[in-house]
Amino acid sequence: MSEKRTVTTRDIAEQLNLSVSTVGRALSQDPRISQETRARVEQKAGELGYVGNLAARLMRGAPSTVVGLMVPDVRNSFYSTAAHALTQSMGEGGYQVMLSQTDDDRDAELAQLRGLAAAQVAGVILVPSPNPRPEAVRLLRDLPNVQLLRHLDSIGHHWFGVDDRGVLREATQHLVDLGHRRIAFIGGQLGFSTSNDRLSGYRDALRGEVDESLVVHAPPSSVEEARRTVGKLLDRKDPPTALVTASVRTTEGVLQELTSRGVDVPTELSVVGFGDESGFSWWGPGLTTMALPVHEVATQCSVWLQRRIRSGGIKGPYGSSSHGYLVERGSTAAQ
Amino acid sequence: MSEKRTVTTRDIAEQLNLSVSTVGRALSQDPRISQETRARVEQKAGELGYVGNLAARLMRGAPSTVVGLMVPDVRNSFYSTAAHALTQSMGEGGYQVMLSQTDDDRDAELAQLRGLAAAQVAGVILVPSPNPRPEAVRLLRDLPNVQLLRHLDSIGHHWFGVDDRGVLREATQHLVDLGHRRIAFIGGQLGFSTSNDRLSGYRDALRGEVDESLVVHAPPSSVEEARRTVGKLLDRKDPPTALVTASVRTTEGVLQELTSRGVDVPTELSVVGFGDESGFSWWGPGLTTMALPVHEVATQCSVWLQRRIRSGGIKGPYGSSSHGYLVERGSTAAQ
DNA sequence: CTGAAAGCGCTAACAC
DNA sequence: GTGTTAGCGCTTTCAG
Repeated sequence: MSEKRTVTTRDIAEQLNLSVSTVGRALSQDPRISQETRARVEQKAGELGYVGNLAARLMRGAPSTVVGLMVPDVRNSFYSTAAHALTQSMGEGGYQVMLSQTDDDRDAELAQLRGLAAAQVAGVILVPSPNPRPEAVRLLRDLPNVQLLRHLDSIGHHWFGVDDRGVLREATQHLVDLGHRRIAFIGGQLGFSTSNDRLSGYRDALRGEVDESLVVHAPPSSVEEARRTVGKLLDRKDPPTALVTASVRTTEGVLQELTSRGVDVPTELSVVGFGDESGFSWWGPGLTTMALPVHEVATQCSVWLQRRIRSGGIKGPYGSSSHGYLVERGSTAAQ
Repeated sequence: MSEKRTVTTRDIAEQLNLSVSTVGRALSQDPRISQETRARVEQKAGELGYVGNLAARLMRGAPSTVVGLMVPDVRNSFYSTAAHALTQSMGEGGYQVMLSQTDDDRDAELAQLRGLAAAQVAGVILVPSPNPRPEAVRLLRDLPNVQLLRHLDSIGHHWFGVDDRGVLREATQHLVDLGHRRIAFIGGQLGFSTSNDRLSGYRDALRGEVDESLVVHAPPSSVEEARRTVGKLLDRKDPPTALVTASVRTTEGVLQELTSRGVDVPTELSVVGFGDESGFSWWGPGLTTMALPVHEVATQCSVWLQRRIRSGGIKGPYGSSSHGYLVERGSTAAQ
């Protein structure tokens, strides 16, 4: 860690008695430079450990090679999967990914966004918080961006996500097909575009025959709260015979509570989860759940943004919603 | 997404009939600027959506505000936890985190590192691949860096991780205390500093009474391979009565295999896992496992690097190893 | 084929 | 209190 001054084209030029411009051209494979000179320059560059200076290139108007990724919390498997796919795909396109976490807090979101804008990122992929600051929205207007999973019209109409409504329709339908009628819906925090869509899917499957007292929402990202919520539901004198969850965190909370109460699944209660964490298959009789193609969605998103950045064009609105699919394991049974 | 040219100090200056330097000073709270001018400048800046240009500042010699984080794969809960803590902690210190994934491939590692160096990052936190390219090591010599979890002397002596040896000693000791003697060790890929330490901890607890045929290693990150490996172990005519795992992925593979074989845990076999993924508590009777303070380690690491960057000093070697602790659930029983 | 010079946006000397 | 100037490292005219 000798912390030397970084080596510049000028260092190379001086040592070789050349001009900086020649060195620069040699390094950028300019055809006008003789083979020999180029070789000498490359040799010297390797020797000195020349790595270039992106900041300087940026200032010269070169396109930025970094894109921002804003997610609520990378520990959530949803977002870590997305981060993985994006970093991968972006890396293949020569981009670097700047990771920001918002915790779904609009002020944190704004602060991060300022940072990304100041860093001159080429674009931003974001999972928007429920209610972004107006300034955040303004900043996004000047940055190529795509929304991931969640979607806010105020930000734009470029979005890649899953068909949340269809996912919950399918989950609920599965229970209906098994003969269940008293099916509880445990959603995540209200206010996200996704929450509403998921609830709609649930209603779709039930065709209006919804007992509103069975529809509950757990507060944001709190496993504890999800546990309390499901507890209350089960303590009713007319408890539901089945249950669908509408977020990963909520699902985790529900599983914990059911385990600690020793509820007999699926005999006593059928359960369909949301998302497919590695642990879900181990839980009790194996959790029947809706698997979501997060990896694919993220990759599509990345590819689209790269094209968008390169073409520079303001192509019309574009969104893509991918479908989830039911993974049947042991947590559901006929009523 | 109007994609306008970004607004500069000069734009502000022109609109206000000031010089760029006045604007610059006003924006940086220079005391020499009159209240009134400052107010006008700030007003205009807000109006135009001025965000500054980090690249330009960087070129002027300002310290970089981005640090690189290099991990094998963010989907692994180990690394997503670390990424979370680091982004958080770095953010508080005003740093941004550039995320790179190496997949434990030395060439990917080198490529990413070149990118980070070119981006003039202020420092790098990395989980080194088993055998980095010499050029990668050279690049790291000129960058303030810390190693996370794994440790390679060739890179340096700044390291934050867990006491791997102690962790496996404790895991194994727990089984010994329960009366087990035929305890199998299923490690991850060899070649990592961590793998060796973990194996040493296992040997420690067994005080030399090790049946080498019970020591096996599963290839890198392959859940499938781990499954096959544990399968062979159980098919012996003198199978082990207990088993410790020495990596998160390996643990996942083992759990899957035990489930699909219907092995009766802990009656037939006692198991102690490695790491504490959310799903581990749901598995079968609940997995007894070694929990690791990854969040704390990562935070310490981040704080240390920030201090190191700011002080600029080449303080002597520094490492810190945090302790894991046993979480007793249902997967272990007396022999 | 190679060199000299200008300029990207910002800040820090150095004026006035 | 404010303006002028120079220069960070790089690319890109414009000259040889």
